[in-house]
Amino acid sequence: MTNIASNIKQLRKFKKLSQKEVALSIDIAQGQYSRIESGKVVPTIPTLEKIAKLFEVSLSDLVKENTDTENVNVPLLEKVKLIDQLEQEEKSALLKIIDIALSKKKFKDNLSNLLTA
Amino acid sequence: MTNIASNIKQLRKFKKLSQKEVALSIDIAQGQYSRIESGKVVPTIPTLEKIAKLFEVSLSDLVKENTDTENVNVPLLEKVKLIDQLEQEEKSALLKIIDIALSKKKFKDNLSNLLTA
DNA sequence: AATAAATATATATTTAAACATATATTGTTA
DNA sequence: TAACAATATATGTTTAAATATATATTTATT
Repeated sequence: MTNIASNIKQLRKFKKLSQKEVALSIDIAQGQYSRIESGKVVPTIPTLEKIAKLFEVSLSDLVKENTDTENVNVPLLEKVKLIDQLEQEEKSALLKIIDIALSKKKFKDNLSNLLTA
Repeated sequence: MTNIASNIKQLRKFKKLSQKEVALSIDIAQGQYSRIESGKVVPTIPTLEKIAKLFEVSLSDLVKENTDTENVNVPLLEKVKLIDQLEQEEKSALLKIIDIALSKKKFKDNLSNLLTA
């Protein structure tokens, strides 16, 4: 599940705007915006794009889930981040190897799930 | 404008799946999937979420502007979490390979620094 | 070239967000 | 507490994606 609703609510509060103001400037009804923000409806992508533009963020920011940085191996994260700066060829080779290792793990996990089920 | 269409097309190709296979497993009609992938229609978020799940990426990855394929495979943070859960042997092998690539990069960087200094 | 597989297009129906408008509820402050 | 602003809810209509199904067209494969 995504938290589009809470994302845009946070942003709106941060920008100190009322629902009416937001609704007006993206040209939807206040009532409709209320339903979006309270998760009663899932907005369409065009609507989300208008909101993103108004709030000066990317669409992908709006649909992001609050990735918890807690509980993550930070040194490892830093290392993996560095991969991003490698030459394209090396980068994709590395990522491929990583993916192979991970999918092998996934396969194992699935298998043991099946066996214990 | 987002490039949802090209993002999912790239991912599908990368995973070597046909439209029919994708459509079937996310429970939409092949024809509809075709229209999404060719940008004829803008998919709803629930539909995009199903696609994201199948391709093992986040929704936000699908609506991103750039997306160089392999990289998107699993969001970085997830990747790190998963690597951390690998068997010790696989994990350290992976880390060794990463280190080799990174130290090669570091060497190159240092060299070019020396040359331009 | 012929057959099959993959992709694109077509049409009628269904579904849910968006729209328009109004009103009810909650929150704030004079 | 009265008055006002902000948010939530309600209802009928409109719009476009999704569905179901069928068929056409493009792209491989034998």
